Amino acid sequence: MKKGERRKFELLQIAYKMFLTRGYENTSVDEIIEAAGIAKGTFYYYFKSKEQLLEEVIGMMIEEEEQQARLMLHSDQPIPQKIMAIMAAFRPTQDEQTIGDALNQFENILMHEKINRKIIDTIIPILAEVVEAGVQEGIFCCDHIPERLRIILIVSNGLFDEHSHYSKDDITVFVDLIEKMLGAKKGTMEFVKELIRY
Amino acid sequence: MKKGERRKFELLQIAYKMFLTRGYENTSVDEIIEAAGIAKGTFYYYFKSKEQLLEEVIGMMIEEEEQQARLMLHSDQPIPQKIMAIMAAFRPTQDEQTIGDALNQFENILMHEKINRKIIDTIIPILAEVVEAGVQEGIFCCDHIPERLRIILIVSNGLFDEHSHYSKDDITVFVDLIEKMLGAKKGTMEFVKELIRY
DNA sequence: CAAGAAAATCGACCGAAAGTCGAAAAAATG
DNA sequence: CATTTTTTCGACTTTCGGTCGATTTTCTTG
Repeated sequence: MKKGERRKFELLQIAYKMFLTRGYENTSVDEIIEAAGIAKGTFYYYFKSKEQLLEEVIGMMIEEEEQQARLMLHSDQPIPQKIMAIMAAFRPTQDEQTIGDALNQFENILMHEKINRKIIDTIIPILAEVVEAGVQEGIFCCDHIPERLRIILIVSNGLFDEHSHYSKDDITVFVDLIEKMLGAKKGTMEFVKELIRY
Repeated sequence: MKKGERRKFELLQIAYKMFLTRGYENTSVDEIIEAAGIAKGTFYYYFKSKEQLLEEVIGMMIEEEEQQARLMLHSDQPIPQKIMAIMAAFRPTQDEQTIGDALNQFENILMHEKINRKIIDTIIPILAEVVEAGVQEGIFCCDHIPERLRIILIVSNGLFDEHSHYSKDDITVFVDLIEKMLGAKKGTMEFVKELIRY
């Protein structure tokens, strides 16, 4: 009862690393069990399929990031900066993708898409709180906050996903999008341009 | 020299239908060759891989849709309607997806993503012409037209993709997005709400 | 038209990968 | 200690994309 939990966690860790560096499609169950030093049957004792493993890996991943993001709710940054900080908390850190994603462009789409969707659903309620506060303060002016956030996040993922080269103009328009969608004064989000390297 | 062309076209047609109804991942090469009544080797004489077949199927598909879309450039509709008509030309028609996509939600992601990206790249220059004209006429007011269009299209795909349930509010905000991004007067795109069933 | 070249077709075979299963070992239980 | 439950094992199966050398069909041309 205790040992099983540990084993499963260990498998999640190993898979997490391998999925991130080599991609989901390019990592076979055989490789995972070899890395873990266990037999095929043991793996399928803990996960009913490779895809369920992916699901759980993503769940674990996002849970961590969500905690990071929620910490920022109570930081003392200005609201616009807070929003971007929360969004950044859900972006893979530098070292986590370097080698992997560059190569695994299209093979990793399933994983990417699953992550993106889950991130969006997780992050919206958090950001909504902040935007709500921004509306109170008069920085923003808008209704339908969750729907507006969803749009911003979809664009953020679609535009700045790896293996997608974006230009300075893309960033300019992205900033404009945020301001317009949230009803902020022009320039409110200007600082974002410094955040994104292109 | 002639026969080969016909065979290849026939394979493209068969694959097109099967990919659409059963999904790319759920259609095996064996099933395709069985439907076509040919041997494995013959298939690989025409396509170097299953993925290349997909690529060509998508290419064929979008080429047709592009022609449809370009026809509308010279129609006499008002500019806002023209924009939506062009966008609609690139959406799968009703009967093409019914059964298939409902089931193949996640398995078809690769195909979907490839289609979406190709559609966006194909459609932007066409729409840009129309928006440009709209700016001349004073209906719209914006710079960076291609970048703005890309954002609108990313949202359109991300929001209204199959297996994604959207609400009335989503549509409201989507309309607002288009108006704001293109610098149109409020209400210019109101008619879109009647176009999208939710 | 005959004969050789080129194009098209065939299908057995291969290797990789996900997933199954019954049996055995290890751990918990009482 | 006996028995029940949990965990582990690994050979085996199936599916699938892809290869390859042999064979047939079609085209070319002297």
